[in-house]
Amino acid sequence: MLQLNFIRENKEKVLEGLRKRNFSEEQLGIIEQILQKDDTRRTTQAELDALLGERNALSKEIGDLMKQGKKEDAEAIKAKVAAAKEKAETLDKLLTDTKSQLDELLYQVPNIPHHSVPVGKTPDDNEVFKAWPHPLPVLPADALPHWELAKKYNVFDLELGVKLTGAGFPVYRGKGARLERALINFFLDRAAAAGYEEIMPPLMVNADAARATGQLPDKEAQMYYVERDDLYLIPTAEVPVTNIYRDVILNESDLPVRMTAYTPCFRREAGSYGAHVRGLNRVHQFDKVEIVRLEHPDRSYEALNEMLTHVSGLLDDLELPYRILRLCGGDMGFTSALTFDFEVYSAAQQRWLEVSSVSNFETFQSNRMLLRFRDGSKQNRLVHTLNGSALALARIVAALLENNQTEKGIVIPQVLQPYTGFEKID
RNA sequence: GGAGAGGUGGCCGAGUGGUUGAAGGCGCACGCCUGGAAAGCGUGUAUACUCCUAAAGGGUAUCGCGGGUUCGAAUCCCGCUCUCUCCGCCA
Repeated sequence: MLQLNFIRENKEKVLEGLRKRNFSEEQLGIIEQILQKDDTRRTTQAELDALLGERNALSKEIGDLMKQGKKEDAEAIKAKVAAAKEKAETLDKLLTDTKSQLDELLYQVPNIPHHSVPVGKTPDDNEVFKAWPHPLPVLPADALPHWELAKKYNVFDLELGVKLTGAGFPVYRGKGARLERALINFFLDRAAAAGYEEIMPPLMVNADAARATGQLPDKEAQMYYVERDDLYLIPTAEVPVTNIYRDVILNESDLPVRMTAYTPCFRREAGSYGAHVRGLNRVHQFDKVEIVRLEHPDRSYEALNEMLTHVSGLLDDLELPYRILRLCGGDMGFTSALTFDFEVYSAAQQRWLEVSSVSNFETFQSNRMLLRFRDGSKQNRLVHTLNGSALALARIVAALLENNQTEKGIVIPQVLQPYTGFEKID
C-alpha cells in the first residue's frame, strides 16, 4: 500500500495517479478521507502520549514516595493517576478504531502508475511497446488448435483432469509431460545463468504472506483456500518468494537480490467461459517460472528493462512470435506501478496469448511487508520489488503446438531438444 | 493426535513488580594504540509513531500475540500462537 507520508506530502500526485486508474471524482474522495483520518490519528496519538507520559511520571513518583515511607502522599497521587487512566482508555479506543479505519481505507488505494503508463480503460487501450517485426506465421487451412493436437499426439488430457479434479486441471502425458519438464528446466537454467538464485518455496501460504504481496484483500476470490488449516494455495511464486524478505532490513550492499522459482500456480478465475478459455488458454493449475528482484529505488527501472530483455531472450530462442504491451492505467494490476505484458501469437487460433507479465511495484509491496534497506546515511528505506513470469508454461505449450505443427508432427525448438531428448512429437 | 519444556535486542544470555529499552558477553562500526595487523583500551550499536522549520534533542509504544490485575508488568493471572523434546502416525 501507499505510504501515509507520501499521500500527505504528494496529494496532487496521488490524485493524478488515481485518475489515470479511472477513479471518478467521487472515488477520489477517499484520499481526503484518508487525510482526515490520519489527522485524527495523529491528534489522538499526541494526546494519548502526553497522558501516558504524565502517568509514567506520577507512577515513578509513587515509587519514590513508597520507598521513603510517605504512604499518604503516595495515595494522593494515585487518585490523579486513576483520572488520567480513565481518559487514556477512551483515547486508546478512539486511536485503535481510527487506525483500523485508516488501514481499511489505505487497502483500497492502488499503486500510483508510473508516468509512462498510458491513459486507458480496457485492454484495447494498452500500448504496443514492441511489435513483432516480422510477418505473422500463416498455417494451412487444415491446421489444428492445440487442444485438437493434444488429442492427436497424446500431449495432455483435459477430460481426464475433470475425472481426477475438475475442469481446468490438465493431465500432461508422455512427450507432453516431458516437454513441460523440459521447458521448466530450460527457464530455470536461463534464470540461473542471469544470476537468479533458485528457490523452491511452499505452495501454500498464510494470510500474512498473501497480504504482503497484495493478494489479500483485493484478490481473495482468485485464490484457493484451505479452510481447515487457514492456508492459501499460491496463485504465483511471487507470493512465497517475495515474502522471504518480509520484515527484513537489508544492507545496501545486499542489493540487488535476484530469485527465481518454478512452482505450479493455482487460480480459481471464476466466471469465464467460451472458446477463448479452451484448451490451455486458461486453466486452474499451470506451471510457471517466476523471477523476482529486490532493487535499490534508484535503479529499479533499469532492472525492469533487464527483465524485459531476459524474457525476450527466452521467446527468441523458442522461436515464437511475440509482442510486448505496456499496460494502460485501466488494465494494470492493483499493486503495480508499471507493467509490461508479453503475448505470443498462437497461429492456429490466430490470437495473442499472454505468457508473461513483468512489473515494478516500487514500494507498494515493500511498505506492506516492511522490506527495507539501510542506505549510506544509515537511513532505513523501502526497497523496490519487481517480478515477472519467465515464463508461464501452459500458453507457451499451446503456442508451440500450434505454430510448430507439421505433417510429420510437432517440431521441438532446437534450444529445447537437449532437454526433451526428442526432436518431434509424433 | 498425546505429554512435557520454552519463546527477552543481529546472536548468546541475565532478569519473578518500581529510573530495565532492558545487565553481561559475542558480533558489528568508529576512535586510540601499531611500521602494519592482532591483542588491548574507549565510544557507539533496535523499530514504529510523534513533537521540533531542520539538526540536536524530547515524548509514547514494543521483551511471541491479545487481554487482565496493579499507581506501576519482561516479571503475576487468563486465552491464543509458534518452536523444541518424547510418544503415536507417516512420504
